Formats: sequence, C-alpha cells, structure tokens
Amino acid sequence: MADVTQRILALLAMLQTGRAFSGDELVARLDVSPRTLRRDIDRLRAYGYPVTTQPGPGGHYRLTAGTALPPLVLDDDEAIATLLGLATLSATGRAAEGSVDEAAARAYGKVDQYLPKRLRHRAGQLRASLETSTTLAPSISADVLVSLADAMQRRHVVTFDYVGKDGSATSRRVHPYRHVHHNLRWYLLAWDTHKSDWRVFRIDRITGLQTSTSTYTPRPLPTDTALDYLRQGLDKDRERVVLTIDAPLPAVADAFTYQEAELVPLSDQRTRAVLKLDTWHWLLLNLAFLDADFTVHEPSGFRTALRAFGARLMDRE
Amino acid sequence: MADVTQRILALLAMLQTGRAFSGDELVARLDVSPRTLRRDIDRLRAYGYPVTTQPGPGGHYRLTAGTALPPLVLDDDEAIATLLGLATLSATGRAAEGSVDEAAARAYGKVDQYLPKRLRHRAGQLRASLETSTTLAPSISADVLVSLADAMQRRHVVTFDYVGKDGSATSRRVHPYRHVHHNLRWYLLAWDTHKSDWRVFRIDRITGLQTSTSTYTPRPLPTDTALDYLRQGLDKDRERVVLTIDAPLPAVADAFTYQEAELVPLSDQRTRAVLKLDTWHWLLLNLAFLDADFTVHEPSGFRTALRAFGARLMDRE
DNA sequence: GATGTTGCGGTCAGAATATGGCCACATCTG
DNA sequence: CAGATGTGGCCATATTCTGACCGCAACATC
Repeated sequence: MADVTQRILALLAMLQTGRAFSGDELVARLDVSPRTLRRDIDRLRAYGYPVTTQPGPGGHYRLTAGTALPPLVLDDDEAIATLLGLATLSATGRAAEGSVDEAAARAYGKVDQYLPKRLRHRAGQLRASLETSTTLAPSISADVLVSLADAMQRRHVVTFDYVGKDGSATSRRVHPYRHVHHNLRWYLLAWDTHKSDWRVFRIDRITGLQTSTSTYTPRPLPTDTALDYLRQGLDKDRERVVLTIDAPLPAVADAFTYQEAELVPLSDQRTRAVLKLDTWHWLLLNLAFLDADFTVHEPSGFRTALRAFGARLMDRE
Repeated sequence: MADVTQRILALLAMLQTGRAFSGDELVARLDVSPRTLRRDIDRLRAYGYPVTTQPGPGGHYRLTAGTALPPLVLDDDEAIATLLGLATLSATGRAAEGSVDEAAARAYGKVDQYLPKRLRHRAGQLRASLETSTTLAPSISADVLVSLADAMQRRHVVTFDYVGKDGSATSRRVHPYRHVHHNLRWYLLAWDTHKSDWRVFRIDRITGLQTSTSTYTPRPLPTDTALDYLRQGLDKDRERVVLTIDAPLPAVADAFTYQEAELVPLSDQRTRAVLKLDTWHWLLLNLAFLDADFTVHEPSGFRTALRAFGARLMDRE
C-alpha cells in the first residue's frame, strides 16, 4: 500500500471493531510485510492506542479500548453533561495553542468514543443541534494546571514570573495549595515565600513555571476554603458605602440585584443601602438604572468623585 | 512535524470540531509550510473527508459534518479539559434534580474511568487541587435538551408551555432547529407555528415538553447560524453610538475591552468610537474608567440622558 | 521439557515519499 | 479594484519507508 496514513487508518478501522486479528491476516489485508505491520502497530501505540498482543498459537493483535470501557457507568444525563461541559469550556477563551479551551474543543469531537454505544447516537444528535457563543475570558495552559496540581500533591515549591496589572513581571517563589475557578477565571492560592504571606495569583498571568525539588511543610489554609480566601481578597480594598435612595425597597433591591447590599427601608419611598465597593465606578450602573434621587453619606471620596463625573457628563456640548 | 500520520490525525482532530480554521492558523499549529498544509488537505479529501474552503478575506478550511471518523484518542490536555469542563459546568446552576449541572457533578466524580491509566493519577491530583465557585445561572434539564435534539433530527414538531418574563405561561407549538448557548443561558431557535415566525426560547423556561409524531418540512434558517439570529434579536433594540474621546487609542481600547467597539484614531490624543448599545447606561462605566473628556455625537437621546444623569449626580448635597 | 507457532525489534541498501520555495492563478470581501 | 485568502504544478533536496534477514521472547500443546 502506497500511502502510510491511509493504511494506518485502515488498520485502525479493522482494530476498532474490537476483534482479534492475527498478524498474517492483517498482513494480507494491508498488503505489507510482517515487519512493516509490526512497525504500524508500534506507530499506533505511539499515538496512544492501546493495542495488545498475544504471541504463540492463536496469537493476535487487538485494540483494547472498546472492551476495556466499563459499560453503563455514565448514565444518559452524565454523558450529555460531559459533552456540554466540553462545548461550553471550548467556547470560553481564545483557543490559544496549548490552552484548556483549545483542548476542550478537540475533546468535544472525540468524546463519543468513550460513551456506551447506545449513547453515541444521542451525542451526535446533540452536537449537530448545538451552537455556543464565544466568551472572552483569559485562556490558561493545561500544562501549567497539571504541573501545579502535581506540585501541590508532592508539596514541591514552584517558581514563576507573574505579570501584574501594570504589565510588569515579578519573580515569585511559592508553596502552591489550591486552584480556584471563579467568574471565568482560574486562580492559584499559594504561600508566597518572599512575602511570608498568602497570595492569590491569576493563572493566565503565570509564565515560566518551574517546579523545584525542594519541598515544603503544609500549613493550615487561611480560610475554610480557598474560595473564601479569594473572596476576602476581593473585599480587602473595598470601602463601606452608605447611601440613601428616594425609592421603595423593592425597586432598590432590583437595582442592586448583583451586589451584596444591605437594604433598610426608611419609609415607603426611601431606602438606605450599605455595601462594600472598591471604587465609586461600580455605583454608576445602580444609580443610573434607578430613576431616583440619592445621597451618598460615606465615603466622602465617592461623593466627590461622583460629582466630578457628573460635571464631566454635563460639560458636553 | 516528523510524522505525517500523526499530523493528519492532529489536523482531523482540529477540523472535526466543526470550526473554521484559516490556513495560517493550521500552518502555525502543525508547524508546516502552506504548501504542505494544502497537500494534507488534499490527502484528507482523497480519504473521503469533505473539507470545504472559502478563499478571500476570512478564508478558511472547515470539515462539514456527517463523516465517520477514525477513533481518536484523547491526549493528556484533552482529558484534563474533559475534567475541567465538568467541574465548571457542575458549578453553573443550582444543581436541580434532573439538571445538566447536577449530572455534570456526578460525572465529574466518574470520568477517570475513561482515561488511560497514566492519566488517572493526574486527574486525581487535579481534582484534589480544584475549587470552583458557584455561578448563579438557570439550570436546564438534560432530558429536555436530548428530547429537543432528537426532535430536531427527526423533524418532529414539539409542544411546550413557555413561561415569559412576567411569569405567565403560554402554550407553544414549534418546529425546533437549534440549541444555542450564550452568556450562561441555553436557548432554542424554533419556528413558531402559531406566530408563523422564528422565535428564540430560553430552555430553562420550557416546561411540559411533548414531542408529537407529526413532522415538518425543514425551512432555511433565518441567518447563517442560530447564534447570529440570537444576536440579531439582542441587537434589535440597539442604537448606533458615535463618540469622540480625548484619549489615545490604546487607552480607549482598554476601556472598551468588553464591547465590540470600532475605534479610529483621530490624532495622538483623540479617538473616535462607534458601537451599538440598547441603552445609554452601558456607556457609563466606559466613560467613568476613562479619565478623559468626550463628546457623544449620536444618538442625541443618549447625550440628553447622560447630561440629565450628570445633573442628578451633581445635585447631591 | 520439547516443539511449533506466534509476536518482537535491530540492521541495511534501495526505493519511495515528503518538503519548502516559487510561481501564476482563482475566488471572495469590503 | 485591491487585498487577502485558497489552489496546484514544478523542482532539488531531505527524509522516511520497505522487505529481507536474523536472533529472540512468549505462549499453547503434546
């Protein structure tokens, strides 16, 4: 056979039936020498196909993936969920080479083969019916995730360059503890050896990751979960904002749906709101969507900034 | 790349995702010359894979559906992506019984068994290292998705009750065409037989789904993709906004990162921005984070509303 | 334990195939 | 129409593949 790739695909097609084939049979089918067949088998193994053999009388080659799969382990819903998880993950990011979303896109097209036969038809139907919109979020490297997970389990210290918000990179040497996924971003909770304190890093900003051989003694996590710590970190730079709004509580609650604000009715038409914000900017949408007068009691810096922005808005024309 | 077959399998894995790839992208990914890529594409076509192309701007290669593919093995990254897809999907929703996210959570604990032995250790490591935060989004039923997909393939008419924004339910009889995932929500694009027009439904608001035995004759989709139709629906109420900002283009691009704005530099310190918004409120954050003067040329309604809001901000105290 | 039948992997000379660069051309979009 | 994409022929060179040969390993049967 003149074309290697075609022959490999033909060999795969035969083996994927799950049947056992003797070397002689495959040699005849593929029209190659026994030695070449053995090379082809080696090649498939190198690609990750688990071809098993038995020498001696009745010897044969067989592709074990089909028979090794546990049947009925994933129920229908779980199989569908696997597919959907990959579909949505593959649409979250920019498909950068080596990224998790890129790998998800590839797996999305392959995962059928790991499903029981009766579910494959359904998976095909679902795939044909489905479209996902791209969500712009930072891509992360699968390699980095896996390396960090390994370092965590073995308690290995890692070093990396970390690109901050201003674009400058600093070298870090840390004890990694947890990965956290929050709001489409992946974070690493780690103990920073230079700062002698806990730090949270965005994984998409980590470059040049190196795992060292030195190990660290685990210390208790700063909070019950890494997610709690991440949330605390987000709260650290927030100020307590107190404002009064000339609107009834339900209307205010609606405007503050996406923020954890404490709301107290002062009257039928007036509500007091207390919340934490790191910057006055985030108040704008709440106040804009509320067609009501309001007073910012504190902090005074917010009040000043809002007034300055108001002046900017009015200076047009 | 040293091994042709492996490269062909990699090319197949990329193309089978159904996505369009430009020649440059495939060249970069496969690390071959453009000429070699074209030969590879020819090779795939010779094997019977229907690769379609489009020359000219936005030109690309795409594998059209419907072809039986050789069994493709999940590589390391893809296996990790499968796990991560399930982790993030299981955290998206309220884990209602019968929902996709609940099924994802169950599958998350089982998927190791589909991985080659060498990857199981890694999957366990990664799982142990990972936390995901719950994203509040509507849960959808896996059964509904699957039933709809089946109805789409067989061209069966379906009926269901649809709960609108005001909480009232209406009966619908539709020809289903596509599922769309957009901004954490799942939608159904269908032809509404009562309205004799296309409609988009949120799947979490569908109850009492019944598939009937009557079939429908397919009609052309209203747009190239269902996603385009969904976006058009979202765009319908959007106005073209034109503004000039006294800031350099990079600063403006940064402020408008999350919006599809067309930016044109008018000078070193002045930039023109054109974008579509359904309401002026969404301009506030862009303008607030940009510490620069600006002029809203159109629409005049936005200009008036922004000035009124500015007055509101200044009337405090 | 001996025998026969299978699969295994290294080596070699010659044959076959693949590659990138170059080019003129076709097709599509704005 | 200009620019950006895909197309396919040609060529010299580099790379890979092949069958034959060989000694060996693993298995089932007698």
